[in-house]
Amino acid sequence: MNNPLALKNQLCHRFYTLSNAFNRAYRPLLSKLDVTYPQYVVLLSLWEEDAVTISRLVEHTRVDSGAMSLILKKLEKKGFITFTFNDNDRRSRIVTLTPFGREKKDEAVSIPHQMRCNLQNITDEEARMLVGLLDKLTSELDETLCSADK
Amino acid sequence: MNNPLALKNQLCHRFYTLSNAFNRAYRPLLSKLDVTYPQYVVLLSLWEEDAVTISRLVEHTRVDSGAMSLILKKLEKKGFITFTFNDNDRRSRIVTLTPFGREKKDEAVSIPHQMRCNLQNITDEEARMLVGLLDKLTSELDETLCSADK
DNA sequence: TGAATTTAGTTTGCATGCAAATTAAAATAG
DNA sequence: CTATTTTAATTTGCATGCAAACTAAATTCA
Repeated sequence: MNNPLALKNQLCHRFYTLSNAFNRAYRPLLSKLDVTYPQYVVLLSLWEEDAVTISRLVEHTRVDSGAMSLILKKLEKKGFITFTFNDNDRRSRIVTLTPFGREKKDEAVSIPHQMRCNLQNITDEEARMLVGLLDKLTSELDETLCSADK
Repeated sequence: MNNPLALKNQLCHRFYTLSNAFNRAYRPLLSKLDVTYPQYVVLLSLWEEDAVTISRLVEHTRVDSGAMSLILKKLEKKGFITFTFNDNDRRSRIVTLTPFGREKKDEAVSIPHQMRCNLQNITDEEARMLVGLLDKLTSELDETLCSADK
């Protein structure tokens, strides 16, 4: 760690690189579904919990709310979702999967396994450890960003 | 792991989230330098190795080459770098830090430490383990993406 | 050596990520 | 109950990330 500014010593640069690499690796797997990675994340969320408000989707997926507006429009245009008025709160709208959107879940089921196959040399133990460290890092950064708001 | 499609079981979603979180966390630290994170990465590379070709910068920083064109234009406009003709190969150009660009390194030196302070609860041991796992993951994904080219 | 191919960079079009401004509706304060 | 504030979403402007098309120069090949 002689040089703290060296690229190879930047944790953040690894995340930058890896996030982009994952995005590229998912692209061919998602092309059959005709969705981008963020659109896929929104679908994953809806397949878990359907008929939710947009803010709930933003919270669960952690997709930027501004981007979410555009992403939902595209998913609507592609026939995955529809919007419903929320009578309890007329500011918000409810997002619901269409039958088509629900069916597509079957096509998506194999995607996580395919991606895992790309990472043969990573053991399950390593993956578990990684997940633990990443979640710890996330909560640390969340605190930082949250306290910076004030 | 009942539901392989659940968001909480997606390794990639953690990278998506963390990469964005790092980006947000760096923003206030980089505002004094008046650069974005990718621009900062390019500067980090040049502070290590100056007077290089653009393709060398692309290789070292892993910034997309298309994006690199725009990023370098902005760094030039801000006075950090200049371009020089490469007599050995007139297709390429050499990127060189200006005196101003070199001086800015002094201002940047404290940034890694400031960022590390945001992650108090991560031990050095955990950080080392994380780096090891991330690098392993990167080489795995690189192989995947590389072989997919063929 | 002249043609085909490869390489270094740039440009273009599309999809975010993000901050900031904006709008409409709900919640609160007084 | 009315004014202020907060909340849910959308819109806008800027900066990438990325694939694909394109240009110019260097290389390879026949």
